Amino acid sequence: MGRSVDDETPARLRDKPTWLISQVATHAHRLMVERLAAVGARGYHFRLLAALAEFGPSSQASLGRRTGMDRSDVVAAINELARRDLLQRASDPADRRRNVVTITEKGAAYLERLDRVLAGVQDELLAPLSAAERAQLTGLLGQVLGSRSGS
Amino acid sequence: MGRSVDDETPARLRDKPTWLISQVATHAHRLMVERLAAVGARGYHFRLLAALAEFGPSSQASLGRRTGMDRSDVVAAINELARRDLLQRASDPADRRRNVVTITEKGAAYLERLDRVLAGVQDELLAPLSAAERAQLTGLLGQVLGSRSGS
DNA sequence: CAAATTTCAGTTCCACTGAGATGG
DNA sequence: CCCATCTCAGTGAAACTGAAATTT
Repeated sequence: MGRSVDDETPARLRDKPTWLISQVATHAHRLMVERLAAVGARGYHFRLLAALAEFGPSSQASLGRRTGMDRSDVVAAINELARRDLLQRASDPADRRRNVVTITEKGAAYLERLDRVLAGVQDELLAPLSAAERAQLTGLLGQVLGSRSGS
Repeated sequence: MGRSVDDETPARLRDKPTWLISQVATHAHRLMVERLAAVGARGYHFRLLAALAEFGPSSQASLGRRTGMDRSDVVAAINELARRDLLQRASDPADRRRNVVTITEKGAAYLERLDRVLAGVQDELLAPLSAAERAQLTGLLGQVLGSRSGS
């Protein structure tokens, strides 16, 4: 279980916060992709279904803003979800530039399932931390992010 | 500077640590790519040069293990760096499966420059945090990672 | 006219896989 | 025979860009 002679991390990498953050993010991402793939989903699917469930029927542009997804990726992910009847897309009669995207019952049930999967991922990732430490970590990360929330 | 009505983050995303971490990592990554691109570099270049400077001439496989890079990406990045005379590649007479990769003087100077660029990125990213909070954050991230340091 | 929306095509970075050739 | 190394070709998710078509 120890490291071999030849995979020590160079100090110039190891002592940079961006390196640590990206290591943790990579680990978290790998966990998430694995667990989501096991139930046939990707991160983009969860993001879109979560936004639809919370805010109701929305345009694709609005979904992109709410989930931090690119307009282009929204199109592709919506295509995938629509093909599986997890949501419906119809053009908005009130503004014919827009599509109105609506989550289906099947989509809502799927979202609950994904949410449970992701709750498990959080626990697995943060297993080494106490509840207080988890709160501390999310607080600090929120501060780092907070400075640029309104961009 | 405020958010518009329609870009609130869904609660199911917002309250998950993996979401926060990935937001911070994305922000950090964007900063890094920007700043490195401004001096003609990528993240992989810094990783390889840092490992070569710290551990001396190495095989490509060993560089991959030390920097967490895939064997395939090591090949490509070494090609790029060799073309710019930032390192040299020669086949190892002692084990002719291996290439011995050595950093050049030009490469070492370039590494120092990249290191300064990345120090600036750390400061920019962590600007909202005090020194004590930065230490707390890296400590917590280290703990999360520490549980699985041995692959 | 300008601005917003959807879509398509293509790019970049990072992580990874499979397969072949060489050599220990 | 098995294993390690290097290389090439290609995949895939995520984030992004540019441009066209439509509509407000």
